[in-house]
Amino acid sequence: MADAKLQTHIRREQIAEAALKLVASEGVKRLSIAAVARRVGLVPSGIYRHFKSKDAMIDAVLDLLDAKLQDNVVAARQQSEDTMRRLHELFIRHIRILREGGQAFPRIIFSEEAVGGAPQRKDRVRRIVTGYLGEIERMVREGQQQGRIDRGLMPRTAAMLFLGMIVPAGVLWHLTDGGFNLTQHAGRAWKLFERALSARSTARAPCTHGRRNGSAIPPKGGTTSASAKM
Amino acid sequence: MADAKLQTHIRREQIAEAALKLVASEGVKRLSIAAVARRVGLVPSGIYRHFKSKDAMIDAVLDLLDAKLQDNVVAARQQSEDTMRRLHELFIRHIRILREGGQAFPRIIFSEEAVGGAPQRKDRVRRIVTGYLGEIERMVREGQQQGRIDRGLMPRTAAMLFLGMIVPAGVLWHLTDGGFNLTQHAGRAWKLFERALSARSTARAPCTHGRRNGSAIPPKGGTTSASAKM
DNA sequence: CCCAATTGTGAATGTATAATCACAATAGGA
DNA sequence: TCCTATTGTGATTATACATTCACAATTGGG
Repeated sequence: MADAKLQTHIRREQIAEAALKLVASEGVKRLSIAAVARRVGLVPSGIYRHFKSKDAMIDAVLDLLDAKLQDNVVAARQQSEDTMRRLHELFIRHIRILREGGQAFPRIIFSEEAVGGAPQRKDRVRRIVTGYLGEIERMVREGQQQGRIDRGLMPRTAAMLFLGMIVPAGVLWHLTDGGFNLTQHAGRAWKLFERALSARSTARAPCTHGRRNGSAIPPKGGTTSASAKM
Repeated sequence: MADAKLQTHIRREQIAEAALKLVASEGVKRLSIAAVARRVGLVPSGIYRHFKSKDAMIDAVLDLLDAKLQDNVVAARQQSEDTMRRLHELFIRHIRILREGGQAFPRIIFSEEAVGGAPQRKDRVRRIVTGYLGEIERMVREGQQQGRIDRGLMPRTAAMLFLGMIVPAGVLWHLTDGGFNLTQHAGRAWKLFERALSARSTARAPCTHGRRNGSAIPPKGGTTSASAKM
């Protein structure tokens, strides 16, 4: 069945890639040792020459995802010196991952295979996500120093909204089998994002006038609700 | 084992609720007939008195989720006449669902149990999501008519960003086992959302000047990237 | 060329779980 | 009260899957 006898570091890579693609196209439920083995041209038991268990294989898939995200961050930083361009580049690249890699990331994030089971697994996923968020935050902070981004907002909040442009779009794109125009939406969402982050030239929205309690949604002055007692 | 012999419409409700809670707390992978049966005090085969199959049971869970979302929409509409208040109320309520109901919704959305398997299942999920989005869009449109929300933006884009405030926050909240301050974040995210949607008092960002190709991210005038060839 | 480590194979085991079925208990109307 | 449809149970079947293991093939260094 196997084309040849390959070194284990090659097989490990092949297997992790195959598993990632399998998740992207079929979902976590179909991520079986047998299915992965078939994709790399091995017999199921052959997988165990290269991974101790299915769990260990999933760890390798997480490594792969992590690497892809970090590659994008590096590439985006090289793209430009300007913060907003960097963020935009990262955004475009993330959308591209979505198109090509399907829903692999969210599927794994929400799967019990990833966050259930082994106790340190969930923490691993958490570190990947917060690491990526941290990179976005850093870009935002740089933009604030450059005066391009409103200094009053929390970088974390902006970073979350960055993901917020991507994740629901990915969901809809997936649910509609590509019928949702991801590219068109991305352009429009980006404009909103830009506006949300933009440094105010005129003093307008009162965003930071000393609220330190940080536990409840503060009642707004004019436009919003007053029933934020959650 | 059963406390009593109950009518099937009662049991169906019990079972769907139990299944939803199970997904929320344990994830889709642990959503087994046996686990649900235990929770309602039945023996596994007893489930089949009330549902034709596990698939039919999941359909009922989707009904439940759909109903919860729609209830929130109705409640938010009753809360106020003002669009932004309504949206804020819906936002708060959605966050609350997240806190209480765990990650049931995203877990189901991304699971193969839901979107894989039966061909019409994915379509059902799609209708639930687009239906909810449609309600948000309608609110946005009302806000545009009231002059509270920028008329230049697409209601769909705004609605997607609305979900964008929620979904990634839910992910992080889940990954950190509640360590992420959902409430605090919600307050901050809302401010960004408000700003992104706000009607421009001064003519500023050129949002709608006749682009009809709708396929690529249009290169921005000043602040953003030029490499949007995706 | 030979040998030992590495890599691949096929069969087998154990477990989890969806689904079926014959039978028992119960409810509620006649 | 009796009878029939409804609801619950326990045993059973079938299937999918992860994992193990003895054995075969291959590789690469000596």
